[in-house]
Amino acid sequence: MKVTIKEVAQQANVSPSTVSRVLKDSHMISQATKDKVNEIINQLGYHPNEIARSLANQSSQTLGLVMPASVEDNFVNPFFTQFLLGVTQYLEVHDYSLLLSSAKNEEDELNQISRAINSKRVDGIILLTVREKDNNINYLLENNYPFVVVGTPAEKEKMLWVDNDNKKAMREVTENLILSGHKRIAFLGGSQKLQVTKSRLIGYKETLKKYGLEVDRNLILEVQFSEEEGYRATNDLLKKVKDIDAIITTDDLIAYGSMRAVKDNGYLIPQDISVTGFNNTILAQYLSPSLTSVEINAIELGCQAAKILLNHINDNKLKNNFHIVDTKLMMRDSTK
Amino acid sequence: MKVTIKEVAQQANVSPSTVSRVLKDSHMISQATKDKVNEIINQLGYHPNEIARSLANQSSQTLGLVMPASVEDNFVNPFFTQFLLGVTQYLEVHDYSLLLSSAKNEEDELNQISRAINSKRVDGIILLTVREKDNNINYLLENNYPFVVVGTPAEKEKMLWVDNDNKKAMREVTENLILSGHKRIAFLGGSQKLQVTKSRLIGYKETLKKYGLEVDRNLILEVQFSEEEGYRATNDLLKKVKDIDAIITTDDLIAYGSMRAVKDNGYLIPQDISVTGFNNTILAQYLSPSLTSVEINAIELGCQAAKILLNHINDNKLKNNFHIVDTKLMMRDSTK
DNA sequence: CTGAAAGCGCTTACAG
DNA sequence: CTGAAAGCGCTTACAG
Repeated sequence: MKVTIKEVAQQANVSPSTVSRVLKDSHMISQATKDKVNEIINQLGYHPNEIARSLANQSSQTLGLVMPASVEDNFVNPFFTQFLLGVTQYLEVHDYSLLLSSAKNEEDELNQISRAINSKRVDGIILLTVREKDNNINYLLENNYPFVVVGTPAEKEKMLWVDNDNKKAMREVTENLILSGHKRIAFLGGSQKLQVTKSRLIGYKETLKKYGLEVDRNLILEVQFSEEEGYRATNDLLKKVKDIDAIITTDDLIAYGSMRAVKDNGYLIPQDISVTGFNNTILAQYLSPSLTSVEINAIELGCQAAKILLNHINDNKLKNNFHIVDTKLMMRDSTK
Repeated sequence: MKVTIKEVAQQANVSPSTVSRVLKDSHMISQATKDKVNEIINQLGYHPNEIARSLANQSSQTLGLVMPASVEDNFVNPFFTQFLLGVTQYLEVHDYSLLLSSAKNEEDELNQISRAINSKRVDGIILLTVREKDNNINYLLENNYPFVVVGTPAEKEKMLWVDNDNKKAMREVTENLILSGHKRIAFLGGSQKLQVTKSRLIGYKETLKKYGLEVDRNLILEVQFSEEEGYRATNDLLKKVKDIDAIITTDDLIAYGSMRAVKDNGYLIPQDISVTGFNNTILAQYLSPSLTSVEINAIELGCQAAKILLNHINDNKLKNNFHIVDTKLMMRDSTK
């Protein structure tokens, strides 16, 4: 029934050591022996017990990933799934597995992480968020445990990370608007404490300057990630400032609220005011007008996160401790 | 650095066997010894190596789940994430883990499954789809390997499964429409070869009959799951049949296309024609009018799938081999 | 109530 | 090029 290395060894008239070496295609085994053993392996349908291997090798060949509590959010969702896809696809090729757990809340994440680590079930951790004062990161750093984060950490040198090219993404959006004639471009971003917002804001400002446009503080707003907030902020803005001809947002949901406010104020999209989103969610293509948005390559992010962590685990001489993934601007009808 | 059961044993002046027994809170150990050992365990920060445990116990305490190729579909996405959440939450409580992999295509799913099984990394498999002639199911059945499927299989008795109460969901939708005065209710469902469509259709027909309404074959259509198909089918329907006052669809995306067609044909929603969706995706709440839809409890499905499989693995005397999860009708503005 | 020993299924340093 | 032996870190039947 259950066939082990011993069985194979017996049938092939060699020792288990030899079978083990055949399995890893060791150069110290003759081709004849390899052939003989491999035949028996196929014949018996033998597959190594990876648990036993892990124990002997002191390596689980597995990475751990904790679903952040925020994953319940519908908009984090697609990103998350795509990211997982990227991770698992990369890992499979490199004969690694992914252990998944979920956190009930922010504090629980640390439990999950330490549980995975302490039980020796994983060789490294993939973190999906970077917080301002991040307990998870501190813990992993203190314990000198291999991990990679998604997002740009404050201390970029001290850890592995992957991120979107947020600056470039916003340069692209802004430049596009400018080149099609927009001059008074508002920016509705998230909290400016967040690295992601900072980067995007830089891209926006840089591009304005590049084209000799004024950076007007009145056009830059901090907004929560919701439709309602997008509406409210845009509504306020349009009442105060009269000559706006484009609104950049950092989320499709904000953009959606923003579009509603634009219409309610009697403007046409995109004739009077263009609006852009971010994340290229399902909403973007089905809104009317359809929403120009920035697509994040979540699969690639997942793939690169896995790659950089695996490289680190298996070499420890990391040439690159980070990787930046390009975004893609999806032009639709909400911009002229 | 790395503390093992041996270390703990030495420090506590007992044998490793005793520490092992303390760990599982065996009744054959004196309280005094337990206290002593537990103190050392805490002091040393000892955590059992789960890999070693797995090997000794011949059980990985892990379930496997393969992301189906279709998960890239934006609309499968949220379901998938929520489902994962349910699974991981249940497993955590029961000290199980989840091993995740992804399939490049339909055939690859079987590879992933057999890889997980053969390597002894998982004690059971969660399947997210049921196909008409399902290789994965056949393989698992043949090898007598524990697994659970999401969806209602053809041979309900031969395996573990969880599903939504599709019949009841459609009864609810249909009844609601009838009670608010609708008499000519169309049904746009997926392929009628699929069990899920069959169940929903039964719920629809039963309810019509219950209220003495005619089941008109002209009002029942098979549609692909896309906005375009929803539009096309509805458009055709409205040209042919003039007195329709409600359209039930089995997906929000179909519903969206349907709504567009209704409007294009000069009808008002919901005054002239009500429209309902299914899956309660993010679209439903942001369409205008907002879409009445059926919410699937994906978290609960995940939880129950994990539960039923774990019960089976640990008892083998399964009382219930399936579990049906209720859906929830979300009333919005697309129905009167 | 506790311990010594064997075993889970591998790997690998050592010896030949 | 190959094998015997020890070890990875646990568990548990057996003996006391």
